[in-house]
Parts: sequence; C-alpha cells; structure tokens
Amino acid sequence: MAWTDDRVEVLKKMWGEGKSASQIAKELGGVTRNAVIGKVHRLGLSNRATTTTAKPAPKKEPAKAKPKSAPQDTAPKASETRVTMPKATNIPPRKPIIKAGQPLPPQPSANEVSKEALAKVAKVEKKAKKLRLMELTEKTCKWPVGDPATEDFWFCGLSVETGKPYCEAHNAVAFQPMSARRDRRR
DNA sequence: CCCTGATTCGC
DNA sequence: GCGAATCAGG
Repeated sequence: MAWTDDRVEVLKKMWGEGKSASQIAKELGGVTRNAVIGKVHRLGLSNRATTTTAKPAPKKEPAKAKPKSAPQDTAPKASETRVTMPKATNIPPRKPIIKAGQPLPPQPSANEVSKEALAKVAKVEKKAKKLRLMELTEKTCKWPVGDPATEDFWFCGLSVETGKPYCEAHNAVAFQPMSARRDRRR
C-alpha cells in the first residue's frame, strides 16, 4: 500500500485527533501501526503527548540491529537542542469524511432476560471498571450502567469477547438467544 | 498480557 | 521513503 495523498490526509487528521496508531492503521487498512508511526515520524508530526514519555537515547545492540561501521570521530556536534515545533496554525478539518458514527450502546432494557444472565450482569457490574466514554476502547465492554443524566453513569469496561461490543455477561443479556446460543467461531 | 508511541536500519 | 523489528513505558 502506498501513502497516497489521500491516505496521508487521513493519517494526519486522525493523528491530530489523537487517534492511536493502531486505530489509524485499521482505518486505512493495508498498513500496520508501525507503518503509521513510521510515517508519522517522517512527516515530522511525531510529538503529541499521549503515552510513553519520550525515551529517546540509549540503545544497546538488539542483536538484530547491526552496528554500522563505527564512526571513530568524536566530532563535537553543534547544539543538539531539542527544538519543539510550534506546530503552526491548525487548519480546521474540511473533511466531511465521517465514518459511521459509533453505535452507542442500547438501553439495557432488562426485560426478558434470563435470570441467570441478569444475575451475572449484576455480579459483573460490581467489578466493572466504570469507565467513562472517553476511556472505552474496542476491547472494553461498552455496556452503559446508570443514568446518563447523572453522575452515576459509567460503562462496564471489562474485557469484551472478541468481536463483540460487550463483555461476556453483557453479551448474554444484549443478545437474547432465539433458540440457543449457536455462535462459535471468529 | 494488553496497549501505546519511538527508534533503528535493511530494504 | 517505507515499515518490521525492536525497544520502552503504562
């Protein structure tokens, strides 16, 4: 996959929005997060305080990396001052490219769910991570708990079952088996 | 173990 | 220029 102007644009946009490299990679498709990060660096827009405090320097020889001919010269390089780019003006996004909005979790209509499932949910909600919207990821259960209009509102946040939006317990109540649970495979 | 970004270096 | 491998922090 080549970095077409178009793709670079998406990259910039998403990176600017604080999207993670892996997310961007998935969005673009055909590239890995490494590719994205690499590109980001090449584009010069690497800094963006997110995670991982910069840890530039010391590198040993990771076995695979080969030391290039040792440059004997201990040339006194000029100041290697870390100049932070002012990032200039931020150009407002003119991209109407809106990916289908996130399907926000359905209301936990605790109606016709099996007692067992409900019990499970009640139990699981006690150890829920109680995440806020911003803290949700693709692998955190997005089951909402509480009243969105109050402070007492959070998302389950437990590990989701692969490919599902919720954790096991919430999947159980979210997807009522029409007959019997028949899914397997992924 | 999962994730994140950062860096290096062969291609 | 590209990105896998690797590193390093959370």
